[in-house]
Amino acid sequence: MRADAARNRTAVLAAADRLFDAATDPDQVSMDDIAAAAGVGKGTLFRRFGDRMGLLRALYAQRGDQLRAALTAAPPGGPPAERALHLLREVVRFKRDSRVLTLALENAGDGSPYRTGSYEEWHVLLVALVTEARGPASADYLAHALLAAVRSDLVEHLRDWPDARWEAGLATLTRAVLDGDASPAAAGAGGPVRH
Amino acid sequence: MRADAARNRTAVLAAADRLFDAATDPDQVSMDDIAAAAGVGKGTLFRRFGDRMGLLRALYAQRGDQLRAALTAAPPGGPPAERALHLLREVVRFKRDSRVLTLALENAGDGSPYRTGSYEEWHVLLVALVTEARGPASADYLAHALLAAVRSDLVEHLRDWPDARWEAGLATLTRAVLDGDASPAAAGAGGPVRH
DNA sequence: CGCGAAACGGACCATCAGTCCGCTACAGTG
DNA sequence: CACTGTAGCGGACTGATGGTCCGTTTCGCG
Repeated sequence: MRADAARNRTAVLAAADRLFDAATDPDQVSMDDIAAAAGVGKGTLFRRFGDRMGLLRALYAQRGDQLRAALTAAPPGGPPAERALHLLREVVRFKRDSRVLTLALENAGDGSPYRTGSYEEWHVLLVALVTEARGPASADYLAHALLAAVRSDLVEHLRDWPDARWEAGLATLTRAVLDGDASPAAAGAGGPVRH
Repeated sequence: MRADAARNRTAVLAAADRLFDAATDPDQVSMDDIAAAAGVGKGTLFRRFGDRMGLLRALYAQRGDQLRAALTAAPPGGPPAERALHLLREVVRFKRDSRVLTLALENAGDGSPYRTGSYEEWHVLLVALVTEARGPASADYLAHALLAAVRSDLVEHLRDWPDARWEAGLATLTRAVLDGDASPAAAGAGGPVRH
């Protein structure tokens, strides 16, 4: 890749990141805005990223690395329910941090949430955990359901909830689904969501 | 309401319904298309419904009546898990029948799914059932999670699943969440989804 | 029948994703 | 360093679409 191209790519991603963070709604940020903020022409932007979705995906890829790091850094271990809970917890945290970006990605109209980001990856992981915990029956659907419970617009809808409430909800749900544990507070290794 | 106004309103709703059913993607159907198909001017359409969302909501209100009928017709009864399962089952059936419309409604970009349709209503109902089954702790979140598990785009994503697979998934999830029942097939009163 | 108001319709506007093409400047070569 | 082919640039342009405006039509009441 030519030097100016690389420089522009970086500038665009930085500008977009900034604009999306500042916005309260994904489509407050137009492609023209991004081009202008990055100090490049619109053509540059589209040649590099193909279309709006492409740009969003590139942005996501960057930020997603942080998430992937957080997920693999603290090595899972422990019973499957705790590992699943850990995953969901990090996903929620990520989506709270990248509000507008994840909203944009999950609402793009086509079958976005499922073709985008690392949905497939997480789903596979959760299917394995569910299977380990309670057998293969409906594991596929249960994994989808768990991921649906951390959909970005639900996170957004409940944005006023304090960490503790999220933690309680996630823990209760995860343990119920994986362990069949109906007790509200199966005082696991969880504790309040770390922040 | 003046006679011509009423007539046009009906025509618009009918045309829109037809177009959305025929489409495979919500935004294949433009407001101009609807106006043209209904044989009215665009102004009429916007004066009556305010904006695109308003029209969608009106459409939904019509179809939603069928769903509400189905839900109140077969009086619940039985343990809370079975009642919740019944609700979710009907919601899925509804969303499969009204694919494009519900997709449009739940993806409108603002906090749609939650301000739209009868989400609030269903949520309240589910909170009550969850509370009855396992107490109030996190009942709020669990109800959201159950509704997230029947999100229209998930239904769309899994559109190839046969009824039986959906039924198994819903039953397993619902019973796990409400009863803390980890056994895959708690052979309840459920049976395959009726069609 | 006559009239005021409600309703109509389609031209019009603003916005935005995405395209096009003449111009620029990077980087390899002699 | 000068030369040159080409990757890359940028911003004017297009097409589509949601939404507005206002002159004209139609309803329905007295």
